[in-house]
Amino acid sequence: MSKSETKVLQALDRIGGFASAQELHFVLKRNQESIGLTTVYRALQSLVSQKSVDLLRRPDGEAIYRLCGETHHHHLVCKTCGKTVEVEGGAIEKWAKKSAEEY
Amino acid sequence: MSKSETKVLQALDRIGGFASAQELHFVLKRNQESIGLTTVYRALQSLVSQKSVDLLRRPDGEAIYRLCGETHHHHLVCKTCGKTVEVEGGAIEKWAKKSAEEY
DNA sequence: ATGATAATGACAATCATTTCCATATTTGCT
DNA sequence: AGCAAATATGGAAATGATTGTCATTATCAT
Repeated sequence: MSKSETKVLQALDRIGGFASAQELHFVLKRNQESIGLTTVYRALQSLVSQKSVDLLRRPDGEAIYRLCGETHHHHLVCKTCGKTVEVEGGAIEKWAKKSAEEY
Repeated sequence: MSKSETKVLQALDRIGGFASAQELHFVLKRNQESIGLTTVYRALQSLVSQKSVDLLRRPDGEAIYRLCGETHHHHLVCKTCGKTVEVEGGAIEKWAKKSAEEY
């Protein structure tokens, strides 16, 4: 775990939700952390491949990141109409797992 | 419905699946259709806002498009682990609708 | 045919992300 | 500690998709 990866993780933790690479870079700079944008991108790549961070996309295609693990839950998304439902509850979890196995 | 929108729709129909704007432009050019890349982008924007075409994203963030309507169905996507299940069957449709109303 | 309006397309601009490369830092070994 | 190899860093330039600009062109009602 490189120094920059640690900084990026801390920043993501402080933010608590999603953030783009550019936003993370801005936040880190503001907090006296000296870090280059290139390094932020590299750290994020690494963290994503280690599964410490999730990579999603904003509607405009920009990559956004968040810590993963604790807030793991499922969504029901219609890719055509865009409607999204956040799913909670053990019943659904089980059903999702069963479906995932089937398909 | 402009001439270019028609061409783009036909190209999407011929392709049958997903295609990026650049791919559509390439295909149209190859089929003697004279059309500019800018126009392809504009036609796609318009078609998406008319709900004639879906906009999704490749893993790398590139926008991809497909005809919508007939193949309308739902997916169960875990935004954390990325696992996706294509959902079919009336029971799920009803459940999704009910859930969508609740949340 | 004429003028208003929308459509088109070449080109430039934008913006996130990646590549390059030179420098700095860490690591492993003696 | 001290040195060399390996790795990490970051600024600048490159890349690539997408959007803005603007002059030209097609459309269409009068």
